Amino acid sequence: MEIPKEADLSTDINQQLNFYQKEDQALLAVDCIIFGFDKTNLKILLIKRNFEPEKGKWSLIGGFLKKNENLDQAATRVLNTLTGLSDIYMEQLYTYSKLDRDPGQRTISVAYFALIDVDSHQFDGIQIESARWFDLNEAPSLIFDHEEMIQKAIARLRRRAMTMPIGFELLPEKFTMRQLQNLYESILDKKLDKRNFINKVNSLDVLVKLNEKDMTVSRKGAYLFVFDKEKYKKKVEEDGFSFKL
Amino acid sequence: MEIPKEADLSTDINQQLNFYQKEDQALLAVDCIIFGFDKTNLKILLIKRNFEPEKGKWSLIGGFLKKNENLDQAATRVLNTLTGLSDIYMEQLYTYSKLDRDPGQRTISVAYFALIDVDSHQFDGIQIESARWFDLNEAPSLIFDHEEMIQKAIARLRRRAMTMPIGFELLPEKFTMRQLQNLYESILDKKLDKRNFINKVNSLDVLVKLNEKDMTVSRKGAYLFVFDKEKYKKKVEEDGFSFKL
DNA sequence: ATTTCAATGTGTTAATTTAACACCACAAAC
DNA sequence: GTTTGTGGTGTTAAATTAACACATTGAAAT
Repeated sequence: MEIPKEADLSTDINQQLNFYQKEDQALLAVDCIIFGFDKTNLKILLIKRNFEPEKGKWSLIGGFLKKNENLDQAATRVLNTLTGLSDIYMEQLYTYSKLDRDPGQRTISVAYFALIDVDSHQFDGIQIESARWFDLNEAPSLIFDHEEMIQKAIARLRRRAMTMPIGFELLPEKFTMRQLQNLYESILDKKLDKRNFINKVNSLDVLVKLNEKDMTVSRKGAYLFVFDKEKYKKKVEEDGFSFKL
Repeated sequence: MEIPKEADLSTDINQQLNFYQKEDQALLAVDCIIFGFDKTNLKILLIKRNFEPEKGKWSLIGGFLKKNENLDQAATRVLNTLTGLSDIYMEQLYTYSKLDRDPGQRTISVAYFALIDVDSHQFDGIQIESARWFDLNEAPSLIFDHEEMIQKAIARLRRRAMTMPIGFELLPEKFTMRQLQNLYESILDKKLDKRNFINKVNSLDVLVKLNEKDMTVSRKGAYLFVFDKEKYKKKVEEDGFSFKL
C-alpha cells in the first residue's frame, strides 16, 4: 500500500481512497538495544553519531521506518545495515513519544532489543568503525531518551531470561556451565549458587552434555554443552512444559 | 515542537532545523483494549464503527495521534472522548505496523489497555450509543488486527495480575473476597481454591476487612474489604515487598 | 415454627520447590 | 611432588504451594 505524499492527495482517485487524510502524520524511528555476551559480561553496543543533531555523542543504533516495511523489518534492516548481522533474536520493546524527545524533529521511536553472541559474530569492520561494546555499568551517557530505553530493555531481558530460553541466543553454540551461569548472573545482576544452578538447569533437561571439553577455561577443562532446541520445542508442545529458571 | 507540513519546509528557516526532512512519515493511531469487570465476569468494551472503512463493524475504540500530544495523552484522550471516563489505569501494550493492517491507509497503531470497574463508572450515554460490553469469549469478530491486540492484552493482563495489584482497578472500592476471587478466576481463566486464595491474599496483608457486609450477595451476606493503597506503597518501599499472587 | 437452601467462612497436612551448604578431582605450573 | 585455580558433585532444612471438608448464617418456603 502506498502512502501518498500530501501533494499527491488531490490526484489520488484511482488508488485506494484515503479516509484519514486530514490527520497529522509523524516521523517513525526504530532504535535497537543490542545486548551481547563475551563469555563473562553482558554488554551493549553503542555508536558515536555521525550526523546532526547531537553529532559525536553516543547513542543506540537507529533509523527511520520506510513506507514499504513494517517495524520488525525496519529494526532488522537497521541492525543489519550497521553491523552486517542477520538472523538475530529481536523483540519489540516499547514506543517512545515524548514531544521533545528528539530536538531535531518530532519523532516517535519504537525500541527493539536484540541478543547476539559477541564472539561468534564478527562484524564487518567498516560498518562499525564508530561502534563499541560497553559493559552495562560503564556505558557513557546517551542522547535523547536512550538510557531510559536501555533500562526498560534490561528489565525485559531479565523477565524473559527467567521464563524463556532466550539466554542461549547470547551464547556460542557450545558453552560451559560456568559460562551459562555467568550469563544469568550478569542478566540478573546477582550471584547464584553453583550447585543449585546446575541442579535447576539439569532438571529442565534441555541441555546436551558433549564429550568435549573447553580447555581454555582452566587446567582441568570444562565440559561443553549445547542447547537442544528440538527437545525444548517438543517438551513445550507435549507437556506444556515451560522454561522457568 | 511543531511538525512542519511538507509544504512548509522550504520556508522553515526561523524555526528549529528539520534534520530528517527526507524521511517518510506515517499515520499513527492508538487503539484501546478496555477491560471491565461487573462483579462476575471480565469484559471488553467494543464499538460499532460509524465511519469508513469497515463502517458498521465492531472494533476497539481508537483515534489518531495529534502532533501536540504524546501517545499516553492520545490514549487517555481517546478513552475520555468516547466514554467520558478519566483517571483510568492505562498501559501501553504493543505497536502494530503490518503494511496492510488498515485498508484505509497505511497506519501504525499503538495499542493500550485500560482497566475500569463497570459498575462504578456510569458512562455518558450519548458517547457510547454504539458501544457495548462483551464477555471475553462472546466478542464478535473485529476489524483489522484488533483481535490479535486483544489476545496480547489478555496475556499482559494475566502477567500483571499475578505480580501487581492492578486487579483492584477493576473492582469497586469495596468488594467481597468472592468478587476478588471471581476476578482472578476470570483473568486467569481457571478455578482457584477458595481457602488457598484467601490464605494467600491475607498473607499479603494489604486488604482491610470492613465491619460491613454486602447483603445482596447471599442470605448470610459477605464481609466487604478495601485495598489499602498506602499500606501497599509503604511495604513496597520499606521491605521491597512485591505483590505476588 | 421448622425446614431448606445457597452462599459464606474457616485450618491442617502432604507435596513440591527453593535455599543453604563443603569437599574432592584434576592438570598445569612451579 | 607440591601448589594452585577451577571444575564437578548431593543432602538437608526451610519455605511455599496444593489438596482437602464441614459448620454457619439468615432469608425464604413450607
